[in-house]
Amino acid sequence: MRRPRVAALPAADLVILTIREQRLNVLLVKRGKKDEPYFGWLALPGGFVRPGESLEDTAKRELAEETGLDGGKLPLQQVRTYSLPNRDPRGRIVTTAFLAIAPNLPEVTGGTDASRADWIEVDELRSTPLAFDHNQILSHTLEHARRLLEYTTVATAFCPELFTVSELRQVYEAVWGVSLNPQNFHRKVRRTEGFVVDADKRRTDQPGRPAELFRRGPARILYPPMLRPNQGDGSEDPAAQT
Amino acid sequence: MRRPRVAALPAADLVILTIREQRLNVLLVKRGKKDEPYFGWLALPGGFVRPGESLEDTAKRELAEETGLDGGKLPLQQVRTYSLPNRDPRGRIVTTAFLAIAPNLPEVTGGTDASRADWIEVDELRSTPLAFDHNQILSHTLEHARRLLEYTTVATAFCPELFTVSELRQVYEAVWGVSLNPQNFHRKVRRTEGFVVDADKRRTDQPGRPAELFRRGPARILYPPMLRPNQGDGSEDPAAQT
DNA sequence: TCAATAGTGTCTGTCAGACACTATTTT
DNA sequence: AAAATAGTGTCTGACAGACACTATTGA
Repeated sequence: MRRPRVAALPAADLVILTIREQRLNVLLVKRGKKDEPYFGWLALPGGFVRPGESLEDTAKRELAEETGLDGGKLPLQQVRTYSLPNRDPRGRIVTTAFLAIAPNLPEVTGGTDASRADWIEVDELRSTPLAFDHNQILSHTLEHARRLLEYTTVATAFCPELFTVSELRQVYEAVWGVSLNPQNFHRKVRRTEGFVVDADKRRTDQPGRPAELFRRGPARILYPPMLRPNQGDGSEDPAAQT
Repeated sequence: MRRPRVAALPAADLVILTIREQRLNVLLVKRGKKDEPYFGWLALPGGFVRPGESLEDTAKRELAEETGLDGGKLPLQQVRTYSLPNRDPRGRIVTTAFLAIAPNLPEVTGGTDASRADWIEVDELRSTPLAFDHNQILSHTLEHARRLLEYTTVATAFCPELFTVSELRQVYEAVWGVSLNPQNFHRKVRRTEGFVVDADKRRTDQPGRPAELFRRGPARILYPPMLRPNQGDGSEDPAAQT
């Protein structure tokens, strides 16, 4: 009985998100001449698995190469694997998408090998075609990130070490694309044990009453979760596999 | 500049869950002689990707081979990809886990090619070693399924076409491993629009007042979600990548 | 003093937990 | 009638939405 198999090159693609100017940004690279096909297109950073590496290793290495960030410290989450036979014209390449959440970095762009890396506002990309199936990967991963903000505390990973409740709220507003009531958000965050820890300092570089500064707390799961408004009528499943 | 790459065989493994006797069961196969390594061990059903197939195609094909179910009709969800270089002694095999949720099937076991397929109670497997990294795959996928029951209506996929609220509750109780208050569950289910649709029939094969029968409704997302009791202190992240 | 931002108090509506109660069947 | 299961009503507490109110800074 024949059992045909097929070999593939495993790869990891990264969706690295951050907040800049209160908007959600994603790190994209412009593909160079040596990157045929899709020369000149925008693409997610990523690369092939090397001998001895797991996909997670590859993702960490690419993250370090692109941003200088230590993948061991940032939340780096596997999201989904893309395997359509014709998704890459170079051949059979099966890629796994990883979500990385980064604070606003002082100087990120210009990684070691990508021809150019730049933060792009996610909202600007709704009608911009990306290389390969990266539009789909980005869209799935964004939905994954939105879901994560509901029941985990990863939103704090978008913030610097010390942050205000306002800044944390702006993370939620940017990722979810909604406005949240500042007072209710404040109450929710401070009443959820372990979400944030008072750093006993204040931010004084703004007009208005100085805001207290916090560090991320020990909790990783939010229970009860943050309620994301505006869920539609529930007849669509964002996790559908079609 | 050297860019070493590595080729791998992509594979799909299936975690097929059902409820039997009010307990959560998973379909496992016993590995035969031709299945070295791990001869005689229990393993998740699965197989290699064939030319022209995506991982989803492979999962659907394996599901049909193992259970005779049409993968296009059952919810079949990608969960996570496992890629440690030494996870399979035969070589570099990268496998993607899929979750399938099945109603209690009349005659499931004895697929076409697996030497033997059998439903096993998940609780019995806590101290049973499975082949490869399948214990880990099973544990991740179970947590994924538990999470799905919170915010989607997939629990109805465990039920036959017509089912009672009691049966639906027993799905939640079996998957979550908790007891739920029957009255409150009943109210929650019936008040959530589109979760279930009254079939205008009754179940009469039991002592006690006959229960109304329902079909699954059009909703796919539960908003607000079902609250899973007993979440612990929230300091652990079930989605952690370590 | 005013604008601006941070943070608190409080009312209300929704919903989950608890549980008493009613309803409808078999034995 | 008793046992068994299904389903409803209702009280209570937790919490989200809304928003008035206080607090603390710079201009």
